[in-house]
Amino acid sequence: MQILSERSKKILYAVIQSYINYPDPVGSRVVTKRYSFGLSPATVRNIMADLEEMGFLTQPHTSAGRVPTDLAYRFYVDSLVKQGDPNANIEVEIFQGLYKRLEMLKNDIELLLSEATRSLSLLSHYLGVAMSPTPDMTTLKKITLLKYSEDKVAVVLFTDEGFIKNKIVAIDPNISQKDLNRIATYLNSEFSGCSFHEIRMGLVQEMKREKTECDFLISRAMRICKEALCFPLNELFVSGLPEVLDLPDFTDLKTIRQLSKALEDKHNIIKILDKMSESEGVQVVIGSENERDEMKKLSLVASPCKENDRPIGVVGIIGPTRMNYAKAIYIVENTAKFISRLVTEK
Amino acid sequence: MQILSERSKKILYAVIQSYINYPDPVGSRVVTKRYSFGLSPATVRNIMADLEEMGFLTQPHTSAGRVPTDLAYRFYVDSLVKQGDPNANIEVEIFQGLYKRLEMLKNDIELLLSEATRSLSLLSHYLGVAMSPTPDMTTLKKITLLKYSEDKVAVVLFTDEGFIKNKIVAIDPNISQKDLNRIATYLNSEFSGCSFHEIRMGLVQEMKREKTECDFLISRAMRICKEALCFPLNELFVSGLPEVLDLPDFTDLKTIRQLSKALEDKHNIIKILDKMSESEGVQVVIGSENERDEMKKLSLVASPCKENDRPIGVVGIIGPTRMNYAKAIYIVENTAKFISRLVTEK
DNA sequence: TATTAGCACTTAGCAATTGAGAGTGCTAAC
DNA sequence: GTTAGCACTCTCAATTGCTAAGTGCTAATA
Repeated sequence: MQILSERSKKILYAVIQSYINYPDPVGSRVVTKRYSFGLSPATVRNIMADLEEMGFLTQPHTSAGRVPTDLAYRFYVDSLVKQGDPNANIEVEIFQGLYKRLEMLKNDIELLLSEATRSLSLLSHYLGVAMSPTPDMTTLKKITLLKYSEDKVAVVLFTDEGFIKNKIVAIDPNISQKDLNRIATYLNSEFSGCSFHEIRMGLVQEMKREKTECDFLISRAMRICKEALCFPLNELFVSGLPEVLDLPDFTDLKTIRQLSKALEDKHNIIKILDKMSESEGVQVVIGSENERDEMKKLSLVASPCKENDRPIGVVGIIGPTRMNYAKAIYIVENTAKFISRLVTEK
Repeated sequence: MQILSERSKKILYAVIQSYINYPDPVGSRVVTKRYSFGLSPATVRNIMADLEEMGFLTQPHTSAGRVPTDLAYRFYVDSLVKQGDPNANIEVEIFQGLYKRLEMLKNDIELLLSEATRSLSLLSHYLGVAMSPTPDMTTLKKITLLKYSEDKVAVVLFTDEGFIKNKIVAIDPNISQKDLNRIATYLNSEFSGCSFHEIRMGLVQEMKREKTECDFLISRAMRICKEALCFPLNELFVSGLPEVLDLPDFTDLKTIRQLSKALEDKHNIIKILDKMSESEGVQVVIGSENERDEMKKLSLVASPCKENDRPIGVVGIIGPTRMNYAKAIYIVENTAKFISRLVTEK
């Protein structure tokens, strides 16, 4: 499969390029016309037949041109990532205009990420997505407890990354604000600087110990802390649905329905982005590489953002498999870098 | 216009009912068949022609049946609200099943509202929406300041309604956490118990005074407070896009695009819901009564939720103008009441 | 031996035609 | 005031024929 002659490769790329720019199946004639190899349509035809046999192309019907498969896109993207993108000649002014807006929000990462999705979708004409980091990856800076009513307490978790998560937890009415302050002090001394993952682990241990030693206050502290952490508090932002519905890829009602189902299932998208954020740099998931059926006609380009080495979120683009990958990668890469730079510079 | 004979009214309602249940233009034959008045199609035809002249009905084309106008829906809805809904025979079990889920979230209003949108969309098969109250309507319980870095401070605002809003604000690096604590104490003594609106007003006054008296700390306090309040921190939740795309009203690509534009403009929806939340009970906005073009084919049914007399959010349904208003009103009313009850019972 | 020209074949997409079905408005009779 | 009857209008779906695009195969060519 990897034994593609240089010529076959060039023709494959030509087909992909053409299809990305113009959503019609690509015929042998078009290839010879638009990209001047010194070859006749007949020869190209033979090569394309070979490429089809190898699984890189398919034809929608007998007498249509051919269309790249997800395998072809993967091949193409991998080569792109290796050699960098040659034709990333996107207007720099547009970038700068949009980024200027983001710059004003640099203090508030959550807002920054949510606004970044707009820039991403405007730049790419696909869906812009962004996500705050998995709580398990973030580290606790401080915890604050405020008695809300008889039996409710607000737990506010400040992370070192700049995220603020809060949750309201039910408590024993006997606990006073003073008790809560002491509990908070205890929790801070115990857990600040720890990742949420570590805290979760620590809780399990403490709770075992607690059974024997049995300090009333500590027991309360643990219970509150556990409840506050029990939910995955990941935040996901998406925008650009109108943009994407203007694409010729989403004119079919069935496809649109699928798209809407994919977007409604935020949990799934979070899961995918989480996985992608574990690696360095821009990641690409193409169509059928996705597990869920609703995503099998969608591609995802995403990159983590970092403050120094600490993950502070993921930004990305969701679009049809017939995506301008070079452009998408370029946009995502730049946006991720820009955000990283924004939050890193003191 | 209000001088509709009892018979005309009945026929108008019959047309509306039929069209709501079955998305085809209603002809005179159908009316006589499905709803047994003692009348022949010809007579009904005459009456329907009159109703069309009065602006209650239109025909999509010469030889189709007739379709209610927004005016007709308004007429119908007004009569519904007056007399209560007669045929609200929705399975109570479904309600209870969904509501049981919500009950677990009663401590966290924000989460409660966001989950309520799922119930609303599952019950109605339209879009479920929910919104936290306008900050201006909420009252400050407490303000907390935490120094985040050299030049950033996290401002956490706890409202009496149970909402926690936070914002990160840039500050002079010279200000220490100790200073911040004093500032927070000052702000709490000054503003806790006040509505955000009052605080905003108070700030203006204080800042005038400050110019002459010039206490350094107070001046800082005011600036931080102002910046924290400068954004409208309204939260909007929407779900059910896949549900609504299964309706025959949204099979047309143009309509779907319009819908997606309407949803992308959250600001506008917030504005509409804000206005609706000012009145008591369930409100209905029908199609062309909306200002924005993207909303002119959508109807909105919404109701505020209250804890005793204090507004804690709005829940509602967005759907096509051809909406089952009786059912929608019933669902929204019950959900609003349920949530109100949940958060009110201590 | 690799490439190419030529040709028969397949298929989607478009436009025009047709007939059925549904619903209307109007008129005259009840 | 109500109704039956009828001519008229319009949509919708099916059918047909045609064109354009593209293919695979074979035989000729460099």
